[in-house]
Amino acid sequence: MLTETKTGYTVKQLADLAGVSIRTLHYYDEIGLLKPSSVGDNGYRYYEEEAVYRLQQILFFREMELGLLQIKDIMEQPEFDLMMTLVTHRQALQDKIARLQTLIHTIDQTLAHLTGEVDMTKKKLFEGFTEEEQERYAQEASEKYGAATVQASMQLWKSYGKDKQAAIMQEGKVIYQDMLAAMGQGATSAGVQAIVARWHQHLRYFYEPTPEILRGLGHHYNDDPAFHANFADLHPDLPAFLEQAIMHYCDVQFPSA
Amino acid sequence: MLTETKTGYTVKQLADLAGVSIRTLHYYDEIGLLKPSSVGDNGYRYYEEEAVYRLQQILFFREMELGLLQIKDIMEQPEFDLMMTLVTHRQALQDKIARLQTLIHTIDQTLAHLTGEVDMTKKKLFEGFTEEEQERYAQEASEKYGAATVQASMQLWKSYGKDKQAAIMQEGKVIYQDMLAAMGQGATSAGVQAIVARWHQHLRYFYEPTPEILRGLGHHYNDDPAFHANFADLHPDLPAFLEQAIMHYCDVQFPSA
DNA sequence: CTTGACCCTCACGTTACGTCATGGTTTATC
DNA sequence: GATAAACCATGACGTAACGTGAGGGTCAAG
Repeated sequence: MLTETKTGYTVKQLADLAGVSIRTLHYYDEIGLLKPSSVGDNGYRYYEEEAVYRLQQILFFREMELGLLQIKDIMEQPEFDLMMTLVTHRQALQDKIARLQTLIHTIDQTLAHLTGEVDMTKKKLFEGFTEEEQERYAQEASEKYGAATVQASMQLWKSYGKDKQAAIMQEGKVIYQDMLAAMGQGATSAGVQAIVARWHQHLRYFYEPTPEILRGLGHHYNDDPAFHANFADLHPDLPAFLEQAIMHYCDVQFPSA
Repeated sequence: MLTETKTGYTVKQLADLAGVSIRTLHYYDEIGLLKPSSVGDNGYRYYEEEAVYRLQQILFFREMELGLLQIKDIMEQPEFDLMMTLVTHRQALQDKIARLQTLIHTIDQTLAHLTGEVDMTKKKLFEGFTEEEQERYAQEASEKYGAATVQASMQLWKSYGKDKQAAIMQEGKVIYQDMLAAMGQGATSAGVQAIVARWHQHLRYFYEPTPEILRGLGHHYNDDPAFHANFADLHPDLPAFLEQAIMHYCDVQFPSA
C-alpha cells in the first residue's frame, strides 16, 4: 500500500521511445486519442504495452496524414482490428512510395527540359503533386481503412468459435515443429511445401497476406537478427531453410508476383 | 494603352494547374514567397513562366516539409540554382522512399510478432519513425540544399566565361546530330560511346548527374512520349538507340551502380 | 536537507492555411 | 446595353497540432 508499485512508461520514456514530444502525449491524452494506462496518486501518467501499440498505430495513421480526430474515430470503431489495419498501412505506404517515384520522374523531366533537350508542358511540372492531392482525398475516405475489409476480418475470426480459435492458435505452434522435422526432405519437397501451405493458411486466419508480405516474412526469418536467433535456437539451418521454402512456395503459387 | 494585354495565369488557372488553393497563392504573395509576375489595373494577379517554375520549387520544398519562411530564405540566397536544387530534391526524395521502406519493414515485423512468431523489442515498434525525426532535422539543416554544393555549381559555371558558356550551349546542339550520324556504328561501338561521354560531360556543365539520373534520362528518352516524339522526329529508331547507348555507357562507367 | 530531473496544469503563440463576408471585374448570352 | 455567372480583390476570424514558457509539486541521489 505505502509502496505501491508504479509500472509502465512515463511520458518522457514513451516520448523518447517513440520519437514524439511530451506535449504531444499530453495533447493526445487531452483529446482522448491516447489515454495513459493509469494515473498515479502523484498525477503522473503511466503507459503499458497496449498503449505502446496504440501509439504505433497513431503514428502510422499520422504518417498517412490523417487528422487526429479522424484517427480517433477510426480506432473507436468496434470493428477496429490491429492487424488488418497494419496491412492497410502497408498498402498505403506503397502507394505513397509510388507517388514519390512520380515526383522523381518529374524532376528528371524538368532537368532535361532545363538543359534544353525537350519541351515540356506546364502541366507536367506538377506531375505528382496534383496526384498527391487526389491521393490525400482518397486517404481521407474511410474505405481504405474501412469498414468493409475490417468487418470481414472480424466476422471471419468470430465465426470460428472458441474451440476452433484455440485450435488455430495451437496449430501455429505445431507448424514450426513439423517444419523442423521435415528439414531432411529439402525445401522444395512436397512434404515441406505442404507445411508452408499450412503456415500460409495459419496467417490467413488473422489477415490476408499479399504475396509480397509472404516473401517479406520469408526473407525476415533469415535476415532479421531477432527472427534469425529465434529459429536458429531450434536448428542452426532453420532460418535459411524457411526462407528457401517460402520463396519456392511463392514462386509456385504466385508466378507473376 | 487602352487595351493593355494581360498575359499569364490568373490565380484560379495557376491553382488548378498546380493543385494548390487560391488562398495559398494569396498567402504566398503576402509573405513574399511567390509574388505574381504582374498586377493588372484591375488588381488581378498574373503569373508568368518564371513564377510557375518557382512554384514547382516551392512544392518540392514543401514536400520535404520545410517551413515556408525557410523555403523563402533558401530561394533568396544569391547562389540559389534551380537545377542544382532539383538534384538535391531528388536525393531527398530517395531518402524519403528509403524511410518509407523501413516503415514497411516495421509493419512486417509487427505482423509477425502479433501472430506469435517472435518477440520484438518495444523500440522496434517505432523503427522508421524516430529515424524520420532525425531525417527531418537533417533536412532542416541547410547543408542538404546548401551553400557548399550550390556555390560550387555556380562558381563552376561562372568560371567558364561568356565565350565558353556559348560554346557549351552550342555543343549541346551538336551532340544529338553526331549521335544521329553515328547510329550505323551500333549502340556499344567506341564511336557512339564517345558521343555518350560528350553528352555526359555536357550535362556536367550544368550539374553533377548521378548514375541513376543518367540511367533515368536514358530510359525517359525512349519511354516518355514527349522525349520519344522529340527524338523520333529526327529518326524513328533514335529513342531506343539512345537508351541502349546510355545504358551501356553506364554499365561500363559505373559497374556497381 | 539540497539539488536536479521529472512530473503536472495552464495558457498564450505559431504556422499554414480554410472559410466566409463584402464588393468590384470579366465574360458570355440574350 | 442588360443580366447572370464566374472570377477577382481585401479583410478577418477560425482551425489543427502542437511549441514554449510559467509556476509549482514529486522523485531520486548525494
